[in-house]
Amino acid sequence: MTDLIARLSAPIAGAAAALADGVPVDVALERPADAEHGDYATSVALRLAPMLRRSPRSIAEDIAARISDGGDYAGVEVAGAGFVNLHLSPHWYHDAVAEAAAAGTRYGAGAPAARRNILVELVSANPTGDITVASARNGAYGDAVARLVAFAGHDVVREYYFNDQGGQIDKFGASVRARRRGEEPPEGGYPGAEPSALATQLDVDPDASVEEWTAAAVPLMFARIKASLARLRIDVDIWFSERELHSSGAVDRALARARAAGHVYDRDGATWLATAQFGDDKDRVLIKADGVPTYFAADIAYIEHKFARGHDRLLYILGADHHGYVARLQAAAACLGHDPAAVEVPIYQMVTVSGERMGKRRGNVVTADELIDAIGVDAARFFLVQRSHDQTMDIDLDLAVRTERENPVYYVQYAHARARSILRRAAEEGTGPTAGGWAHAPERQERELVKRLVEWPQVAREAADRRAPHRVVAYLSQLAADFHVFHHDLRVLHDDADVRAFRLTVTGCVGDTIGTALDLIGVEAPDAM
RNA sequence: GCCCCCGUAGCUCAGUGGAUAGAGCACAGGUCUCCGGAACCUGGGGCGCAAGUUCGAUUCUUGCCGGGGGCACCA
Repeated sequence: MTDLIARLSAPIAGAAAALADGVPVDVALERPADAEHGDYATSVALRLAPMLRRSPRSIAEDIAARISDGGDYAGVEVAGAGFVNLHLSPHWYHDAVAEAAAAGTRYGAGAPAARRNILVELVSANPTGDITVASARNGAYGDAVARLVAFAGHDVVREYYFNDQGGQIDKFGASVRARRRGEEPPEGGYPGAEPSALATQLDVDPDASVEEWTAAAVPLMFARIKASLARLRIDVDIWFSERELHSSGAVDRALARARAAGHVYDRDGATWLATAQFGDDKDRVLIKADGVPTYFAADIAYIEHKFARGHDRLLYILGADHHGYVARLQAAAACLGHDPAAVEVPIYQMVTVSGERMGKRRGNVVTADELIDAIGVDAARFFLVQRSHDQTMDIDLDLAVRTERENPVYYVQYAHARARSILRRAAEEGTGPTAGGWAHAPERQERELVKRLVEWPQVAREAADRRAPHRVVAYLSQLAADFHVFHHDLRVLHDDADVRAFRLTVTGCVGDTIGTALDLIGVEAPDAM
């Protein structure tokens, strides 16, 4: 695929390099806020000035004079402190549209030189309750990141790690049994709605042991969790049990490996991993003095297991309350002889409910299902990733329901439906998008829209690289807005066949790109609303 | 005390070195003979404070102020 931006910057880079005695110069093109400043502009002359010890203005003029016109430029001018402003010819716009049209729904997809095998661990909530909106944020964010890196050309697996044995799980089983007996959950148990719901569905003797109740309750709880994730359109590839790490001997093997590397020692009756030398705050206990392995022991076994499966990049999607784990996970990887940078932990900030921290004890837990019931899956997924993961998020269900129609997801979906509608109508009249060969000189609204389309490959790439799906959301809003203006001001189904063909092709590209981008955040792109 | 995130318009937020800082909501007022009005247009208003780096800082560095989250031989 030709990069239409690179095609514009290459001649400038060539001219700049010639002035700089052959030193390669990185030319970044930006879209000026002011239309008077051209279609694209570059400040390369300003950045070159200190090195060349000349005024930016004269450098810009030299660059402008040396650019060989390949037919893309309708005008090159020097302005301001030394900006080089480019005005583009219809030729460039035609090629840009032809490029996007040829790629279709694969427009913006990547083919990286270094293809990675990425494991995205997401949600990983233990089966002691329904998926909350906090876990929904984890899942929506993690799944969007997974889709983005896959679109960028990498291999990706989504994995859910859980612990289905131990004290917490037993308390859950005991809570279910208590509900069945018409009693209150035990101290430290689970007072929420889930144990009651499960109690009525299970055919287990009320006098049976807690172990029996737990064994029966956990699969049912998982069924609820899987159903919620399915509603959220999150496809988990692998469900990984912590218990398996212990029973398979993986914990012992990982410990032995770290010990062989000289990073394990005994102190105060416990077994420690020397993580502090690799950036952790302090060393961590693997085997407690009572002989029981810690959760962290399973963690290092799990890291080893993931690498052993061939993944070269491990993503842990964790909430801000787990940020303290980052250093120890990376240090653990180092202790096992792996590159700590291969362990990557994108942290999303906390989710509050009507301004308050969510908690079972507070009794203000909002589940993913409640959110979906209130506003629908599309609005929910859009909402959960529209803000940066570095931003805290508040959920107010009443407000969400009241303002449901204002969710920007509909603005974007409407643009998609509108584009499809126009294409349907054109098809009925026997016309449609074409591959190229247009003569039409695009109007301002068309140029803005095409330039927006040209941004998409870079937006998709950066969103994937930075694990930042909210950039896709921001882009979608802009693309939809540009398309609505284009549609409002200009007639797509124009009488002139050439104009019509060009605009229909652009409309097709917009529809495909909106569809692709929405899919990356797990939102459907309807043909009609 | 140490670590992470945030502070941009009345509200919720985009914007990781460029020219006059954007969007949605809210508020005020406009646009329909026409491809989908869930649309479009106009208006008011903003980078927490202070130094530093730079030709240029909302963006990078440091300090301070304010808010949130962490600092287990818990899971």
